[in-house]
Amino acid sequence: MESNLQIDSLDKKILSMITHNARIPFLEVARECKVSGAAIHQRIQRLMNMGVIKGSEFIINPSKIGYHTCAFMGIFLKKASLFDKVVKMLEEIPEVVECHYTTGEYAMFIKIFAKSNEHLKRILHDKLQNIPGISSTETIISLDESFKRQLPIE
Amino acid sequence: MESNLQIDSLDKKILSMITHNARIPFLEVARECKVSGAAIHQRIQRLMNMGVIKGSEFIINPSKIGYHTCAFMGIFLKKASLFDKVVKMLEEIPEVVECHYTTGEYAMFIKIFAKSNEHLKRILHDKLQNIPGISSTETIISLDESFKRQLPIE
DNA sequence: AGTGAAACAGGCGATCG
DNA sequence: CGATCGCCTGTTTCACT
Repeated sequence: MESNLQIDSLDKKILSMITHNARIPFLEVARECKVSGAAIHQRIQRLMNMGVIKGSEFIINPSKIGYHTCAFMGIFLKKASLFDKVVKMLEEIPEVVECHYTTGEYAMFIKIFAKSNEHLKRILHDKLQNIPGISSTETIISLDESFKRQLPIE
Repeated sequence: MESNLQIDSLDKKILSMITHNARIPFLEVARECKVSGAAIHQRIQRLMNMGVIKGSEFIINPSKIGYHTCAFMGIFLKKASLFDKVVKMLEEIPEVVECHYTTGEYAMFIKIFAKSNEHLKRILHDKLQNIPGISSTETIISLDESFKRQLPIE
């Protein structure tokens, strides 16, 4: 979708340092890259303006805040044109953390967290299956997230 | 897996502020929560020690760094006991960003980024299908990530 | 656990090459 | 674009509660 021609090797080095620790002092990045802190500051500002950096976040362990069930769900739609409306409805369900428009087995694909399997069942019955436009769903329960990481920079 | 009894409402307020902006000054969080900066500092330290906070990261837009294809893949194994070895092999493939042990259609489920559909095909043929233990795979290509977000805190 | 002060360090804008 | 400078703000520790 977008070019990456404006990203040079200094940008990549900065990105690879800050993607794994958002609280790292920019001066530390600067020392490692052998430039001034102000240069890092400007570069990161530029990367944000370009949309390369979308933001920053602390990573929470879902099970430690009570979410013990993780699942993926494939969704079949009655009509493909209902996609936008279904996305809006899914956005209203806070447990749905990721939503994709897909080809392959399903029309849509989502990732969802729930407090328990029982809770997941309730979300499925009470919320998902009441969304007009969804004809059926298939659930894949994750018994264990073996790893989760960021895309490496170059 | 874990209880969340040790997390009180101040912790939740802190978490909800820092999950959406990892660079927010702790003093700003402190003012909002009407406690001292040192208290926030201690709380966050404690949440890290408890494993509630797993780290922090800048969020990169994959397409802006040249990764234009996103896919999910269901994996069938020859034997369930090969799971651990397959995870190790998948970890060697940097484009694989998420790996789950699942029930349902598949034995395993992964999320993967590639530079293009052609690149995805190469990863699939040259790397994934050469992993001993994998009997077959099914690919779900994401044409669009409609949204991606964090689990809300309470 | 939380506070406030103090010492230290980093963020970030202005200005100059 | 990057460097230097400088002020302002935030971070972190510590003694006290």
